[in-house]
Amino acid sequence: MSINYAKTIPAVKRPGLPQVEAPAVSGVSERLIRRLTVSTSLEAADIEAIVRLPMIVKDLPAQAAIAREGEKPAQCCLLIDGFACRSKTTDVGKRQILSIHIPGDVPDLQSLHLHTMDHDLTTLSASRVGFIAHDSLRAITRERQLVAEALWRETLIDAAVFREWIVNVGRRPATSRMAHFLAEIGKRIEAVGLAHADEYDLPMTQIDMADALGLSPVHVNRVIQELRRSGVLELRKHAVSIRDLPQLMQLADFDDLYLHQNQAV
Amino acid sequence: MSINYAKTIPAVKRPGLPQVEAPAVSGVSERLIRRLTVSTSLEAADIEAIVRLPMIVKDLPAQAAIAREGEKPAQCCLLIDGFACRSKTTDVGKRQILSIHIPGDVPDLQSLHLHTMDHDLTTLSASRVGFIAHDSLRAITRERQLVAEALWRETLIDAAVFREWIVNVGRRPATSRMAHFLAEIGKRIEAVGLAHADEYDLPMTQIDMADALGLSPVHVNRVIQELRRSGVLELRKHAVSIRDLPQLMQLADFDDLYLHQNQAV
DNA sequence: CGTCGGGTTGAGGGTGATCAAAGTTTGTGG
DNA sequence: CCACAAACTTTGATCACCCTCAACCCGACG
Repeated sequence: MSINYAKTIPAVKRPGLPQVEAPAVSGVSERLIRRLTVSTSLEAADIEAIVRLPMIVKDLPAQAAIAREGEKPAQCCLLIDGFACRSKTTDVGKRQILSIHIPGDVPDLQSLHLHTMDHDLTTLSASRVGFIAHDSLRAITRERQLVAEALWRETLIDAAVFREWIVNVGRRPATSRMAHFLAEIGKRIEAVGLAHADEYDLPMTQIDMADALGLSPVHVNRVIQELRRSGVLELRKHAVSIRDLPQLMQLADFDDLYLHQNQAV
Repeated sequence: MSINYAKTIPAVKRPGLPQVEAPAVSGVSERLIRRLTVSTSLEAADIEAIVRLPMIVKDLPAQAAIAREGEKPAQCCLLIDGFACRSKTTDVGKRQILSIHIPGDVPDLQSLHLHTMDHDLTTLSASRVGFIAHDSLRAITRERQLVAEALWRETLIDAAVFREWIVNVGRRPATSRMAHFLAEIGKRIEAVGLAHADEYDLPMTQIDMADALGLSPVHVNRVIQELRRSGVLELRKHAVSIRDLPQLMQLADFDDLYLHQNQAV
């Protein structure tokens, strides 16, 4: 598991599908700015302040712990390339994955105001991450109102995704659960311009997916086969190919409202 | 269902158990201030600003919709007395309760920056709620840094509770799930000084609990009976009495870290 | 070439769902 | 204040979805 999957995805351009227009900013902050400006219109000074944020970039292997439950981190982590996930483990050793994170996410932004980690944060693939000190972040939120609100909103979207995840795990049958999961990741990957919703790489094993969906690995395998047989999707290695997106969406009972990607007003 | 359960709970004082010291503030804002000062130390000017927040107080019956999925509310709602819950319903009509809210909560605080409701917010019991316009809230967050951070933190704790809820629904067996649910509500009720963690009123039917736990009502009933038989708790009408708190906690695999009630530093 | 992690397949079992109906409260209207 | 209706709880029976266990396969990699 030493390949950085995210890096191998080209910034595909295909006609007829939504393309995200990146602001005129380069460097590692680009992903963060692109993300924040999706929902909030920042001023030039805001963007400059973000670019000036001191950041330590590191390359991590797959399955690396970025933060562990009980720790009190002094920085947040911007996922620049690669995938990560948050998880908790019960006393009987069952793991539950809480969320999947893609480039542009700040998966531990909550640690800015919640000082003790209540879950683990781990890379799924080899990843490039940028660490930003809490002090710097707190400073920017105090000086730049719009940045503060944009970051706050990011944590709120985070929570909205958790809510839908609860519904998925609590009330949908296995096949629908898997469909919803794949639809969500696709939608989010497309929103940041990484790939298309119906064709993307997902560096997770079936065991990981089981932990994300609250299922057993064996059953995940059977669900995938069923989806393959019915022509809804391919899912080999770590490549997801949705063959029948409408049917997937219907199976999934998917409504992207909860992702709050179209923040009108 | 016209009885306001919350109102019937006296501010019990029992020796040997933690008591929350309320700040010297009265009126409907008291609950909010008490809540915010649990985790953040606010300045006098902050508290004054909160007290001065224009608020429209309303009494609602049980099962009243405060906000519905798809709506774009222009205010947030402070729960002054009574219980509420947030929920989503799948296309096949299965309801999943996402969270339970008690006096002092602002269950739709996320609407301040996420303009469209992605779920429903409903009263569980007859309740008194205070509506605060988004404009007023936005103004206070721009003028009072500490208030902004305290409110942001509240939404982060909200998310932390969602995360644990995912674990509960995704990875714990039914009995453990119920135990965890009752432990959490107890802990939170105790934290705001409403009642004790082992003796409180919970205005939910077994059907509601089933929707909260991702179980069927029939199975919820059987789980409750099992917990009764084993002497862990009583649960009659809407009164929860934990008889063996340690055993409940162990059954629940409960660790209150995720509630972030002891915000050291 | 052997090991290891992950995917696949089969068999059997259990937790919890569904269906149905009978009790029991609760609430309402006469 | 009683009577009735509605909502909730309880019980029983049956069923299915999904879990567990176990074995085997496959490709990657040392």
